[in-house]
Amino acid sequence: MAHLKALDECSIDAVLTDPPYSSGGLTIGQRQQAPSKKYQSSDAQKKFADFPGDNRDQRSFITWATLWLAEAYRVTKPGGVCMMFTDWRQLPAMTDALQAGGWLWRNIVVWDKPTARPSRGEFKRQCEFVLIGSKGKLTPATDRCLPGVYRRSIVASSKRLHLTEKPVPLLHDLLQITPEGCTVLDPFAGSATTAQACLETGRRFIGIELSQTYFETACTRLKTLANWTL
Amino acid sequence: MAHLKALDECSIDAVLTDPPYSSGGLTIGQRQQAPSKKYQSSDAQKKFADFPGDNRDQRSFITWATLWLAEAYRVTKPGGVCMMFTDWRQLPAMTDALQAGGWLWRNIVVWDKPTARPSRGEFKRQCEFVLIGSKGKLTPATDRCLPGVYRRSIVASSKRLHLTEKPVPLLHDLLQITPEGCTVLDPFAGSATTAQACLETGRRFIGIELSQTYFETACTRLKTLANWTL
DNA sequence: CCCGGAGCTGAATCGCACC
DNA sequence: TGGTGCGATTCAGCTCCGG
Repeated sequence: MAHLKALDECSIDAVLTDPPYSSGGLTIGQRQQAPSKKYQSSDAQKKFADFPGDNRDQRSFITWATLWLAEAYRVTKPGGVCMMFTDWRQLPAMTDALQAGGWLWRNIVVWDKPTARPSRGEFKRQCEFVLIGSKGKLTPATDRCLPGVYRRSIVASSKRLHLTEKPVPLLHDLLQITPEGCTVLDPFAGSATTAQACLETGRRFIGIELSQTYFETACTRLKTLANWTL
Repeated sequence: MAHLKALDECSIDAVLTDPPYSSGGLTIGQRQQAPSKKYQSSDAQKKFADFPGDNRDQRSFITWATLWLAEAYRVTKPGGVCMMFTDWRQLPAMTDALQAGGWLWRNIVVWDKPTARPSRGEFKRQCEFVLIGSKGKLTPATDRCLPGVYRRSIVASSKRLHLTEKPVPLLHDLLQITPEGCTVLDPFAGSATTAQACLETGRRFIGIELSQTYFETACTRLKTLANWTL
């Protein structure tokens, strides 16, 4: 949050981020577990480092989300866009936080994960959602009409650097709504997937990550990409 | 609502309905327009009769939805399921109403409409959503795992009996979560699309419709289906 | 019967003119 | 000034018709 406050007003064209969902488990006890236990089957545990900000109850979660969304709003140029991942359970809370942070809520984009885990006798929970907001009237960056549903496979567990890593092609898709050469902010940079997608599509990137472990992972990853300097 | 109150407690296995969305327009005036104006391009107007319950503001809309959802909950058997259509704009309000009505919110199923209207420089608003709730722990009706996304074309305007008619194949898909031979309630029966899907898949159907015009349309439609008596 | 191209529509949205 | 109403606009996919 301190890093976010340090950024200049209206210095960013777009926000694209995947905040902690804080949504695993119906009971307080389950939510208070560390993410690496909550989101993984038991045999896969301890593969990923824990990440901060994922054990709030829903009330303080909304307040906290509103705070960083308002800061992100402040640093974004008028007409800029905000894209934020959420799962089905937190979606209503996140639309509240998005709008409370000042953003104009415009849309829900669907990420269809074909390899989601099935559950017997129920509809699969196979989607995550991307909430779209804008700072006032959206400044169109392209003449194209973009799809509202993206079918992209999740990153294979063996290739993942972060527990909830999003596929790079999906981020490419989402960046289509931003102008080329623009500056993109990710306040929850994680293992820098958004950063990679920005660099690959000719966008500038500003990232913030609280976890020292993931910050170092991100630096390592970005150093392996060719045309990039710290 | 009176018809709903007249039904016996725990007499229904599932609720499947498409209530008025009350979501067109940002201003009071636009919301007060009749649905046939609000949701149709100007040249196509006056083809469909208007339907009631689509001009509440969001606060009274949630209250009203909670009332009928609570009644629907009352008449549903424990372990029964509720499936309710909504659009992106009303989704958070409807999850509140669903849960306030007593239901356990379980999922968001996505209806992907391939022919949604595009808009330049933006993501298409190409989905509607089906909120899934259960009365307590869900009683599984099948061993199969059902998809979480359904790509189904909208009903062609020339073949539609109702402005917001849902495709019958989509309702077939959704009914897969209910046991064969069960009784399904639709408190907003419209032109009886849900009824048709129930009869075609061997479910019993109870429908309620406020609009006399649509009630008569529904009766006509159902009479043309073979194995059915009033 | 299959194929290809023309035509049309959409649970809208935007912006401007007008009270 | 602010709220309201009307008309122009968008293109992928579906329908339909003719070859």
